[in-house]
Amino acid sequence: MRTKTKPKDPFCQRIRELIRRIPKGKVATYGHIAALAGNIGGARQVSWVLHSSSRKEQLPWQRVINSRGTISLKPGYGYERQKALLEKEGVVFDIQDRVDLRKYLWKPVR
DNA sequence: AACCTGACTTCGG
DNA sequence: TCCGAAGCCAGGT
Repeated sequence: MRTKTKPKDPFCQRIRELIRRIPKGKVATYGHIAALAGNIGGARQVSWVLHSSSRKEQLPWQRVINSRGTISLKPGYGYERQKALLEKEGVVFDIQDRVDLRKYLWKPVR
């Protein structure tokens, strides 16, 4: 793996843009991003783009979490790293390691 | 071309 | 509300 998803793909570009627009202290879900990028149901695809672009493009991938409001990464594989980054931005995790999406979910204007 | 895998989502029990 | 199974999309092998 680790191969880069086609950087030419409109989806990739759109997704990367959306993620860049996520303000500090806010988060978005994969499904949300996918839908905004015009690819409803392509939540999994969003993860691929992040995997391939986050490192090169230095995207705020930490602001993208799953619909449950939790981090999907496994402990030892980025989980702690992402949590730390978010907490540093002001995002609060409850006792169950969940984020209050009602409060932190990014609602793009337009 | 076929099958596998993944930082997901949703539905049913 | 939690858990398991099915459904989804695209890239990798």
